[in-house]
Amino acid sequence: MSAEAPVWLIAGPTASGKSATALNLAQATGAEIVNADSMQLYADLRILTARPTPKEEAQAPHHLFGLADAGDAWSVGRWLAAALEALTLIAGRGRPAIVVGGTGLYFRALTWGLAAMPPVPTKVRSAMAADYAALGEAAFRQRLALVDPAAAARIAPGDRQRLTRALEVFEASGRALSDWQGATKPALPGGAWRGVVLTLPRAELYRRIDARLEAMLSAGAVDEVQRLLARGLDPALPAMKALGVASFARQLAGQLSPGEALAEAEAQTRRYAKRQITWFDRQCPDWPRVARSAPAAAVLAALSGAE
RNA sequence: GCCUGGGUAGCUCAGUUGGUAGAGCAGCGGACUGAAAAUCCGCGUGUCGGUGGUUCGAAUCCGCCCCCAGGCA
Repeated sequence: MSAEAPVWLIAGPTASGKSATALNLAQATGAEIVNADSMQLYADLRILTARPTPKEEAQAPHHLFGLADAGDAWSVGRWLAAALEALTLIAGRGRPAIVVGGTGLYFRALTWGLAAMPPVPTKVRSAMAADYAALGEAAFRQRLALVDPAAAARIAPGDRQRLTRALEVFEASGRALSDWQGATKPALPGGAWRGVVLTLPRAELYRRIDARLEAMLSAGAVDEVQRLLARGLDPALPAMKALGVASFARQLAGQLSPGEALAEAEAQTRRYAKRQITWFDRQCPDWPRVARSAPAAAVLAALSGAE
């Protein structure tokens, strides 16, 4: 991509002010915004996922926000393909692109690449889930070790999701997950992008999380969850895993008081923010740090700095 | 004022016949290649209300004081 059409990445924990920062920068530079948040992809939970409002979306072109149905399971791979398509479109207009979100894995896929492996059929996936349930972790891991010893050795104890995923890939493709991953190529060419991470003191972040959840409740977050539940979707779908859905669902079922549900959602959001901070600290140590409330000019300066 | 029950980690609590304390939740640190707001791994962070005493040794026994809850006045 040319210097005239830069790609800027804005990462940071939830409630760190990413959307506002991106919008300010977009307005200052004529950039278009691309979503890198796994939950803001879905249309059903605008309030609970803190998706930009229609009014905000009208202030700059937005891509990949609320375009997916909660009944549809997206993945990193699907997001990456859609994001690259959007970036190509934006570059074609000669405008800067701002990829903004809190999903570290999406940024990793964009900058480091994603192994180019075929999709795993649902049938294979459910078969592996059943096998794991029947065999138990130890026996399942031994079975995985026969075809992908590296994965069997690397995956942490209790990590059922990664263990089943590894065997799914082998069953579906006849090739070990570790082999596929070893052949990963970057999605965006190195040097074609610049990223920043928004930071703020932990205590302030937690206060913002609590305040935002209160605001979500006032905006009708519980009703939103009720509408989602009314669709009777598979609880294993990604959208059903959005923070707060389970807590407010239990409130609606009378299993938790509103206060308990709120406290639970707050705690889960804090833990999530903690995991995000760890990810960006460890995975993106070279990205400049920018204060939460930094003006667009300061963000732009950080994004334009020499390597 | 008197009686009783309590004061132990940020919170709720446990703590055997005295041997400087441990659970859950919260918190903190970490991993992360197609579910990633997912899925996991690791870590007790402490004037045991205060003070004086008994004892080799006190969260634990005794005295006094402070605070909280309930009861009696």
